[in-house]
Amino acid sequence: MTAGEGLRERKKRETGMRIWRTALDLFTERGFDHVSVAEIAAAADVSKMTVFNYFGTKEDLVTAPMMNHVGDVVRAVRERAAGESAVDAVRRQFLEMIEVRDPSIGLNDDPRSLQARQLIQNTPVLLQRASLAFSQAQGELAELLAAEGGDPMLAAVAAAQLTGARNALINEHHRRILAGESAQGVADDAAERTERAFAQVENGLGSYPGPKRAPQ
Amino acid sequence: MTAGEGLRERKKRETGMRIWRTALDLFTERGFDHVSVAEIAAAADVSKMTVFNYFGTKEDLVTAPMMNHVGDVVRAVRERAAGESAVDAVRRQFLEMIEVRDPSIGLNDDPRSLQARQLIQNTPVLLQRASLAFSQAQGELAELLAAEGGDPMLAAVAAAQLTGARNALINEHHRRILAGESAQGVADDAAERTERAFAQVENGLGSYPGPKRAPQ
DNA sequence: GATGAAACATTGACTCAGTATATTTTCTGC
DNA sequence: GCAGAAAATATACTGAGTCAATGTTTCATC
Repeated sequence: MTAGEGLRERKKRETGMRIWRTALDLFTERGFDHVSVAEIAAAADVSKMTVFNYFGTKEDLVTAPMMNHVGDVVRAVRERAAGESAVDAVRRQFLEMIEVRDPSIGLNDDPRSLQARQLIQNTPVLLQRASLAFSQAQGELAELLAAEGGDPMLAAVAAAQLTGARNALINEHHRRILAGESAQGVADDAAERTERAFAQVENGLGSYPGPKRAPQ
Repeated sequence: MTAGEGLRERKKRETGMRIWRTALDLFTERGFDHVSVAEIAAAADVSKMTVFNYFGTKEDLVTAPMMNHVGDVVRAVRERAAGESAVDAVRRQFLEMIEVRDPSIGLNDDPRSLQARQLIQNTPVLLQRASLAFSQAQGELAELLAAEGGDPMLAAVAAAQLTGARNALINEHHRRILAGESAQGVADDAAERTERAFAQVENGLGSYPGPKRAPQ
């Protein structure tokens, strides 16, 4: 092994980066559906096959970053302390991520991230892809909880409750940042929101939503 | 309008049925990915275009029946009595569906349904499609709850909790029936399972899953 | 440095899902 | 029967993703 990283690896990262940036710019300019992979390849100065080598599908060009974090929730639960509850583990990890403004929970507003989010919101097939990431995380968590010895069916319910709260929070971040708020502003009251969301999971829905306000 | 149904409508239903059955048989025989739409069309004695007229996509050939029920949960909540909680509404509807052995919650074991389920379990792209149906139902429910006046973010969490419990129950039905149990057997203790699942949503996860049993 | 082997990129041809258009068949109401 | 509507078809196309064969780089070893 050579020192550092190796020229090969560096070039590979650079090519991947170039393809990704090129694609995001073209998508933003003309919309996801109106850009073909062949065009992206040409603009990034590689062959079409190379694009598929780096990103398995056209959708991955936009959603790859978020797919790298599907394992985060399950990791929080797997690595929790002996006496910690599942809710505590997921909530604690999420609060820590807020502290460090983790981009994977939506707490950043750099232009490239905004591009990607806008794109996802405006493109049905990308929204589907995002919901796939959610259900994958949920499935992994359900498996882990079931493996810890509980009823697998209740484990699946628990996984839905936990990932549901987490995803709702992330979506709220995305929504507000796309509405124009600064990442700082969204992060400021994120902890408070987090407590409310997980409290609803920890203490139950009870008679939610209380007396109906708008029957229609 | 002629009496009854009209020859045109009947033929249309029959053609759709024939395409659907043909597709399911071919898929079961050789796997979803190894049957082309052109083959299905030929086997059903129609043109490829006709297949896409009846079923928008190849996936719909398998998942269309389940997509007709994405609105069920949101309907339960929308049409609930004035004082009823959301949990009560969803649980009550589900218990009623158990009573009548509703196929849409997995309580049937006729061969064609088994085929479809097996196919979905064995085909990643169809699993994705199923998870899409889930997230669609969840999104609609979140919207309704938010429209009733609560905090939209908490409404999204509540929707995840409710649909999570419901989906876990349906998956359990599917799992057991695919494992060879009779629909009757699965239905027999379905009500009890339903109570446990929704209790976990109504009363909260608390310190779930209690002391860790299998740390690894 | 030179060299051989693996890894990677490229090319071009291919399959198949899905769309568009124009045409023909098939049913319905009169 | 016949006019008009609705559905089915043939045909041709776009674009995603795959495959096989062939270059081209990179690196490890001599």
